[in-house]
Amino acid sequence: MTVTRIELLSQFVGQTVTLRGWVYDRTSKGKLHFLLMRDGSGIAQCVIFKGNVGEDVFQAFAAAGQESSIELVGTVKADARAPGGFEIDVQSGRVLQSAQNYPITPKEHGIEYLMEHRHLWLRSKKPWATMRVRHAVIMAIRNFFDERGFTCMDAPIFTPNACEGTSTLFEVPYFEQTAYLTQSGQLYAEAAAMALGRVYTFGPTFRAEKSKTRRHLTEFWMIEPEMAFATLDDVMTLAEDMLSSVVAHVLKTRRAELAVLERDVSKLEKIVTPFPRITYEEASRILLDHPDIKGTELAFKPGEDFGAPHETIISNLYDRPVMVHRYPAAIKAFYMKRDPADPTKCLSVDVLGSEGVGEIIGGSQREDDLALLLERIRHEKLPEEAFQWYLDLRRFGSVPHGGFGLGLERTVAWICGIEHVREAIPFPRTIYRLTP
RNA sequence: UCCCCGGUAGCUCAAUGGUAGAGCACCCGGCUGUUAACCGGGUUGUUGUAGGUUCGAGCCCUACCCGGGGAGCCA
Repeated sequence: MTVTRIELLSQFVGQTVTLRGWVYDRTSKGKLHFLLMRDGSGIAQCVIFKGNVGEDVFQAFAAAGQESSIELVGTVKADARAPGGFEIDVQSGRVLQSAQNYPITPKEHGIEYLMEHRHLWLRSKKPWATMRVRHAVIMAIRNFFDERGFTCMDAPIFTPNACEGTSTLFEVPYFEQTAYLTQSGQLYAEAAAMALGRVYTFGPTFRAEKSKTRRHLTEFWMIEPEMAFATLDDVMTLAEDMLSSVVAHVLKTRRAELAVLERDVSKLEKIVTPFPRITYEEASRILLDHPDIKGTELAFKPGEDFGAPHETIISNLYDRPVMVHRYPAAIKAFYMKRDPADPTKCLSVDVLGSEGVGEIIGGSQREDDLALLLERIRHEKLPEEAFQWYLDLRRFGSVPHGGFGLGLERTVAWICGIEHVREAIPFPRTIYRLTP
C-alpha cells in the first residue's frame, strides 16, 4: 500500500493510498462523514460511508474530535465538490488517538488566546502557510548567497559587550563573568569578511528593549552579509538583488500558501530591481512638506531619525522597497563610514519594505580608517579595550567593506502581508511572552 | 519608561446602578454530498484580584495583576 502525502494526491488519482495525519474538521450526515484531514503538507476531504468501513470504524470516527490522529486507506478521486479538487473515498481507517475538546475551533479566537496556545495554533491554516513561506524565504536567502560565493560564518551568541553600544542587552551569567546575548553579529561578520571575502551570518539576535509594537520581538533572526572591497553602492545593489530574488522564489514555490494568507500577489510581482534610491535629505524634504504631518505632533524635525509614521509616508510613495541612504552620522552607529562628499552624513542605507511595513534592512559601508574609527569609539565613550580585536581589522590589511542586516521576521511578515511579526516566527518572544 | 484600550460561560461577545444573556463549542437524537452544514432537545458562571461608595455594583472609585494597540529604540 502506497503511503503518501496530501500535497502529492494529484499524482495518485484512481489509486488506493494510505494517509496519516490529523482530523482538521468533520461534518457528519447520518451514515456519512466528511472528514477534513491534514497531514502537514495540505488538507484533504475524506468521505467515510458507514456501509464501506463498517459500524465500528464509523463510530470510532464519529467520536474522534478535532486533531485526533488518524490513518486512512482509500481511493483518490478528482471531485470538484471537494476543497482542493481531490478527495479520498475511504475504505478503511483507524483512530490512533481520539482527541476531545481541542482548544482551537474553526471559529474566531483572540490573539492572546491563540498565542497562549501557539503550540497548537501552529497546526491551523494561517500559521501553516506562514511557516511554509518562512522556510522558502530562508532557503532563498541561503541559495542567493551561496550562488554568489558567500560563506556562511555564524557569529557567537554569547558576547562580552554590546556590539553597537546602544541597545539594552540581555545579561546572562557566564561562569565567573557576565555575558550578553548578541544584538548583532556584524562586527564578527567584518572579521570573517577579511578572512573569506564574502560572508554572511544567519542566527538569532536579542534585544532587551521594552518595545511593544507590531514590528518588534525580543528574539528574532537576522541575516547579515558582509563584503570586503565593497562600497555603499555595492551594499545597496546586493540588498535589492537579494530581496527581489527572495520574493521571486516565494512567488514561484508558495502560491498556495499565499492564497491561504489572502495575499495580493500582484503587489509582490512588482518587487523587481532596481529599487528607488533616495537620500536622507531628499526624504527629509518630502516629509517637511507632507500635508498629513506638517504642523502636527508628528511633524518631521530636520536632522532627526525617521519615526514609524515617517517611514510609512516614504514607503507609500513607491510600489517596491525604497532605499534611503546617507543619514546624518550623528544618529547612526559609530562604525559607519562618513560620506567623503559631506562629513555630516554617513554611508548608510535603510531599506523600507513596500506597503508601509517599515524598515526591513539596515546597512552601511564601514569605517575602514583606524584613526577615524578610534576617534568615533572614543567620542561615543565605548569601552576601547573591548574593541581592540575589531581595531585589528583596520591595523592589518584594512579595505573598504560593507554589508547589511536583514530582519527575517519583518521580511516574512512583509511578504505574507501579516500585520505583526510575532506571527512570522514559530514561538515568538516579546516583552510579555516567554511561553509556550 | 510613557500614552490609550480591554479582562463577563471552553471560545467570541452583549447586559440604563435593580433577576447575568446570545452565538459557537460540547452532550443526546435525526439525516448518503457536507463546505462556518442543517433540524429537535440539553449542559455551561468565584463577571481578572483586593478593597471602597451604595439599600443594591459586571457597571462608579482606588490599588494591583494580566493582556492588546501605539510612542521611543531598532531588524
